[in-house]
Amino acid sequence: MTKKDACLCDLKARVLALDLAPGAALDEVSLSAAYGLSRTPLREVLQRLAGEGYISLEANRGAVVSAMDVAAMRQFFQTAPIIYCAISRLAADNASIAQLKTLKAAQFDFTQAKASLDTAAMALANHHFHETIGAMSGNPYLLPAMGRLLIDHTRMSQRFYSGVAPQDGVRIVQAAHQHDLLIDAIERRRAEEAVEITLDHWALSRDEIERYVWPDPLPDDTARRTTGEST
Amino acid sequence: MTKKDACLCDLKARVLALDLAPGAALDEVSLSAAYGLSRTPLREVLQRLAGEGYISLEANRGAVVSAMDVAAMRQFFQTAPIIYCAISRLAADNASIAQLKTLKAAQFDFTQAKASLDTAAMALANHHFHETIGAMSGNPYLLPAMGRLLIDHTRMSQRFYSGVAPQDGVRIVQAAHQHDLLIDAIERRRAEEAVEITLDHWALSRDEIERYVWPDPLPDDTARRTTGEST
DNA sequence: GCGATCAAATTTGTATACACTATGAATACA
DNA sequence: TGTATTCATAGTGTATACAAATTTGATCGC
Repeated sequence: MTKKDACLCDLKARVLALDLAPGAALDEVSLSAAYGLSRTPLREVLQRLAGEGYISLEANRGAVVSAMDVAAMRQFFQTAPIIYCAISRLAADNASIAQLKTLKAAQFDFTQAKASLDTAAMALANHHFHETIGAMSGNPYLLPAMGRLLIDHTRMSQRFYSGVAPQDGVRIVQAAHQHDLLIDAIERRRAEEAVEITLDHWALSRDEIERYVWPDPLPDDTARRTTGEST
Repeated sequence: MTKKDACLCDLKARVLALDLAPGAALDEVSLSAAYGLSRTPLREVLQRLAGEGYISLEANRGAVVSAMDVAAMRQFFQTAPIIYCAISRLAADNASIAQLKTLKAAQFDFTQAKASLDTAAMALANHHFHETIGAMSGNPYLLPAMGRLLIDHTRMSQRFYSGVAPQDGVRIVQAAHQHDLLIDAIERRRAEEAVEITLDHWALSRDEIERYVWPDPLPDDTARRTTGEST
């Protein structure tokens, strides 16, 4: 039981950390050996991972880590702000005291990871933070959408957290501050405030991801030529 | 393989038809015997059903059909129109020719079921129709939300389809007509039109459900008394 | 009579052995 | 030389036997 849960958590973490790359095939026998389980419970772990969107199973063809193609990314940018805002609004309405404690703990873990420069732990703690807000919403319909968005969000942000650009440090501090504001808004049950902070948080995150996908161009001599033509 | 899929489909249908009531416990040995499978593949079917939200699994305690409590219903009414509209808009943008064919086939099945007065088949055909629109959206994030909404929607509508009130017949014809309009809008790639039709379709369906939940009161003598007091 | 504790039975979880399917390489034929 | 067919192998799917846990019922004590 506990061993199975550990396997589940570890596989999730490895998918989120891109340690298991999108599209990578998962072999049942080697995984079951690695986690000290027999194939039967391992297969149940895989079924569950598939149910939550971490991997996908094809009949007689085994499991592969969920892909992140360009088409899905377009949908991601369209969908994420809608769901995130709806979730934050509901979280402010419905959060329980116990959940607030969990959220603060997640935020503490995040700052700890930030301090120790453990980028993988940061991404995971951030994931857990937002997952907790999802749980606070108490909306069983939006939760799976949130979960799937978060999987891809965490995977896309992975490079950002491990980024070495000087401005990234500032941006991470900014993100952590937004987390604090969000905790506060939820605690005071200010739904609209929570939505505003969520939109800011999304804008920051989106910029980070876009900067990774379309990075600043290398010094480009063709730019000079184009300018010359227009003058 | 095929036997397993049949088991999966049948269990889904039985959950949607309320043949397996919300909260009902599912016994592995009797189910595996009933479907001619051994326990191992049956458990995988259950895992998958749990992943899609039809049932929920608790460790060492077996499977139960997903509950439909009042709290979830409130969330349902809040969430459904948002997701349905978003899905319809995307479906109009992204639907493929093959999917349109599937959609028309689903609508044909719906009208067939309507003609033959097979209420369970109607509910199921309606479910499949909207599931297909979900597939058309091509949005892997919204799809699981849509799926969970549809499960509860179909279960709540079950009484409506089997309803004997004279006005229900008219309403079913109205719903079928809205389906036709929606097919047409998607085929012509009119996203905003599809959203409008979806809102109408939702309004109709919501009224039906509400009429079931808060039916017309029985002849009530206390009303007379209350009126008397106020005059 | 009521509650608690322990044991038996039922049900879920796990391991292993076997069957089936898919992939790839080698060989035969055109 | 190119292509198709066949066979070997690796890996997934299924069945059954066994282990662990939960529930139920009965007996004992209060």
